[in-house]
Amino acid sequence: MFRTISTVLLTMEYNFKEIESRWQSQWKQDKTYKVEIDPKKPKFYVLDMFPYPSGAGLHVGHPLGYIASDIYARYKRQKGFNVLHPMGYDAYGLPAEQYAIQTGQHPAVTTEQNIKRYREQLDKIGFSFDWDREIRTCDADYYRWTQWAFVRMFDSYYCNQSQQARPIAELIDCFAKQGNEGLDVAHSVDISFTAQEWNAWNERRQQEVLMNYRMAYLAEIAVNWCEDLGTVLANDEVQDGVSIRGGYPVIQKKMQQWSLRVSAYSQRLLDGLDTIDWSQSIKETQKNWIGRSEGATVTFDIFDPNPSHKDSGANDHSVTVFTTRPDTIYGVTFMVLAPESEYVNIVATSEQKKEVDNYIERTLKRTERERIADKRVTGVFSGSYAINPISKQHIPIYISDYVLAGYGTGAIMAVPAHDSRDYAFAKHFDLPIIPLVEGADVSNESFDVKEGIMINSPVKTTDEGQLILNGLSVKDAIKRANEYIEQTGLGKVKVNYRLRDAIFSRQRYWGEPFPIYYKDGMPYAVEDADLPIRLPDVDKFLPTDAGEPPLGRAKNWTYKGYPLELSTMPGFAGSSAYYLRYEDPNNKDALVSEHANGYWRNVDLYLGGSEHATGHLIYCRFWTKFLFDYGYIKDDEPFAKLLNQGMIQGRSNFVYRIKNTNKFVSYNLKEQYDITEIHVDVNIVDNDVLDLEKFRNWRPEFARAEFVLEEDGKYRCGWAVEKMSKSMYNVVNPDDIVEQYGADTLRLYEMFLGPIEQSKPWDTKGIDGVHRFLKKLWALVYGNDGRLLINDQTPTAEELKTLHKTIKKVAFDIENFSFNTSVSAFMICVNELSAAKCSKRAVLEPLSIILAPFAPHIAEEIYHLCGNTTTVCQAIFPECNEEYLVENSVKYPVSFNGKVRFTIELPADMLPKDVEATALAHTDTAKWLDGKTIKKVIVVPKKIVNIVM
RNA sequence: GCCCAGGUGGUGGAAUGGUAGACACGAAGGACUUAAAAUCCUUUGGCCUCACGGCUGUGCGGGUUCAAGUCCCGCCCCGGGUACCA
Repeated sequence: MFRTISTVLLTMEYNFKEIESRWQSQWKQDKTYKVEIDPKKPKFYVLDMFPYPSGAGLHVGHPLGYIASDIYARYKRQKGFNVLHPMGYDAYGLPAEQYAIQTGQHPAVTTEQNIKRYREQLDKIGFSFDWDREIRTCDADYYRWTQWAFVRMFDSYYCNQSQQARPIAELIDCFAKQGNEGLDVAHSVDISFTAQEWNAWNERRQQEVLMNYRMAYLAEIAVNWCEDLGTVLANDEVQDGVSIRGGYPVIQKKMQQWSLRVSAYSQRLLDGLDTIDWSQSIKETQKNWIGRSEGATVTFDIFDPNPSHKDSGANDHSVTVFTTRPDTIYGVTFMVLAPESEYVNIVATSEQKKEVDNYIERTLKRTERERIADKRVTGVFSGSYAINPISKQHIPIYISDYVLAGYGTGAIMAVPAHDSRDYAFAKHFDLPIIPLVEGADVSNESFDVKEGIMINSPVKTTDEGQLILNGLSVKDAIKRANEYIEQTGLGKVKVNYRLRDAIFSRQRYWGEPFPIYYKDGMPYAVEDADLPIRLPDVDKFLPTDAGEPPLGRAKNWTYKGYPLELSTMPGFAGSSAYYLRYEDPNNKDALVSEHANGYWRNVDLYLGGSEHATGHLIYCRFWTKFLFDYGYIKDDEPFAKLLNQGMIQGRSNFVYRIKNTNKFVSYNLKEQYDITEIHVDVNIVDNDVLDLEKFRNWRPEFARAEFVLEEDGKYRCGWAVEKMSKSMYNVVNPDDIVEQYGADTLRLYEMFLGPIEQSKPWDTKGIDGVHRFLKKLWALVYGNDGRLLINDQTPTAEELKTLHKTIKKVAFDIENFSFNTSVSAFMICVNELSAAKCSKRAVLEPLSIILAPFAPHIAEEIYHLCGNTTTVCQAIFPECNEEYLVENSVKYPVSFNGKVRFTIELPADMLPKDVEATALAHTDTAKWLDGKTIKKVIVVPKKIVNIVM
């Protein structure tokens, strides 16, 4: 038996502490939440974004999503599903390392401590995680598979033809046979070579060329360098020119870095969005991040003023641009190159060289933030002219930082009339502006909209096949121009993506080491059999004196006598495929076995914050598609449904100190004084009333504080909704709530706060409502005298109706993730049962089952008090019996011109015409008609009567 | 600037186009108690009225409809994402 007679007799009041600790240890002992593959049952995979175990521990905002997913997981179990619901830790990360640098404590030690603390906090809330499947990204048994996946990427290229990753060996074969002629594969830079050339190259040269194609590649690229963190960052880790973590300035710097060719998957990442059930806003964000745009490349020859050997006037060089508006080719009045563009060296003339160099030096010195903040137009003339390939006009080539090196070709054809950035530049440098759309007034601003009728292209056909656009709509003109460009070989129709490859190196210690060693200066992958490459010990977590990353300090950091890579992997490495490892956490031979993945497949429901839209949620999708291409897993999307829980904000309290005194004035009197607003710890404020004694003890400087109180003798605090943070003194710890009210109350209250996807402030004062609800429920189980009230009487029709409408509502709400309204439904149910003094087993037992997902401890207790000896977690969720819900009569609101005036109660099955007759015959009807004639009477059966006059 | 969500009492929020404000919190009053806690009862959008009752009301202005918080158009405000992406 799970309970003893003595506890039952002693339990009169709702003793949540005793109930919760008893069931938590019972569940642990019984391994109630352990899950194994069971082919007889349908599977369901519910996953939370695993936490980074920070030193601050959890606050009440963190468990919000965990509670919601736990409710869903428990519900699905009761509905007969075999539910995988695991938890683990994203244990690598910068804060632990920063802390290590300051204190000398090894990040592994602090991380372990933090995990222990997280676990204690999580355990108190009663989650149904299968902890036997726990993973930590910093465990060698785990990151072995992160390294393994990296090696697979290193050994792969992306075939654009078949749209999938393939083994690099295939590409090598191909190079040996036919060179790279006509190959459509993802690559970094355009090169071309024959089989002969390939075969003649030495190994080093061949390896260099292969780097151009690998899915995981090493390249000299402009990266986001953060000096203060001493590392590079990925695009999603930088915002407004500063690092998201810490807010340190980030500059562009050319460095040799590992990157993942995420961009190869752009189109599939875009298309996949249509197959998954994610919120519209996240899909939209990803769409924008991927940034597909259709256009064309156009090649402009460079004008040679001294054509010694050619007639065309062109020298040997040309510049290729990407444009989405090829229709505006006749409005191109200049060309602009990014300062980092390789074309710069070609076009800068000797006369302009000094000025160009000055400009480039100036721009590169500025951080991205400065460049963004400064809206002034800057740029420099290169000295060269390009030849418009269609109009044959000569146009000046400028260099300006408003053109980005990383997008398109790093060069643009400028059409000031129809692009606001080009317009600003043209105005500044006094360049011509030629409108190309009928009626476009470009005297003050450009006309950027892609609509209208084209003008200003040559009217007469001078050459065969001359491009004439006049009279066409913009849309048709784009089409025509594209055709023309393709036919004449001036360029190619091309789709461009904004999505960039992910920079994968970090010059830090606390991350996964790369399974890469260097031979003859070229990187090679470690053999699978030698994985994992374990993170070595170092004497300090700082760069070496030579400026190498911390791993440069490690002793014997070699593989087969060759030096190992010194960078480590970024935070997103370990979190990109972790959901797969939960399916088979102890597998020594594979990331996940075919058997396990064949059963568990991808995640059915994923919960987490929407702030990961452009980072984690893209990388996971990329990583999954890669593994899918090789057949390691069966789904090419990781998360079938995604639910973004809103943030829980803090509700701060303020006191008002009268300036230059130690006197504090209450909120409603503060207008009479010159005051300073000061944050006060919300934990010493109850319902906005300050506990004066606790305030005096809070901080030494307030020990002798004096107060100006309100008439009722209370000190009222002001309040505001802010981010929950230590500095605002508004952090609420779930441990304190559990201590005071119990886990079931915390769970219910977090759900009761509002819709799960919405951000809302935490205000502890409302928690009494849900706690009272549990006490009321408990009062149905035990009387004041401690007598067990549960009995075997037959429920009344009303009681059954109460029960079944609650079953229906709760099931519907859970399936629609409307957890706040199901808590209301429970309250209504218990209010009705209390009014009826119903303690009947036939009602309380099913009620305990449907309540179990929300408040598992009290539900388990009641379920057992009803005589059950197995766990409520495995009980079958009851079906709603519609028969009990049938209403005999309906209250019809009777409205006149839409305004409800009175109600009449009528039999539910009364025919509409009879309802109408009854309403018209009602004594009050004449009064409201007020002599007017009836035009129409609307009767909506079981809803409403509307009399139109 | 662009994209996406949202705007309902003192507060959190509820409402398949069909009685707006469910369910809670808070507040006010009352019962029980020596007292407090706990519990229970009543009232609680605003305005008018002793009351019966009426008027009004879901950011603002229009529209569709027998009927609009809900659908459509325009605007305002708040939150989030993104930004020289050619």
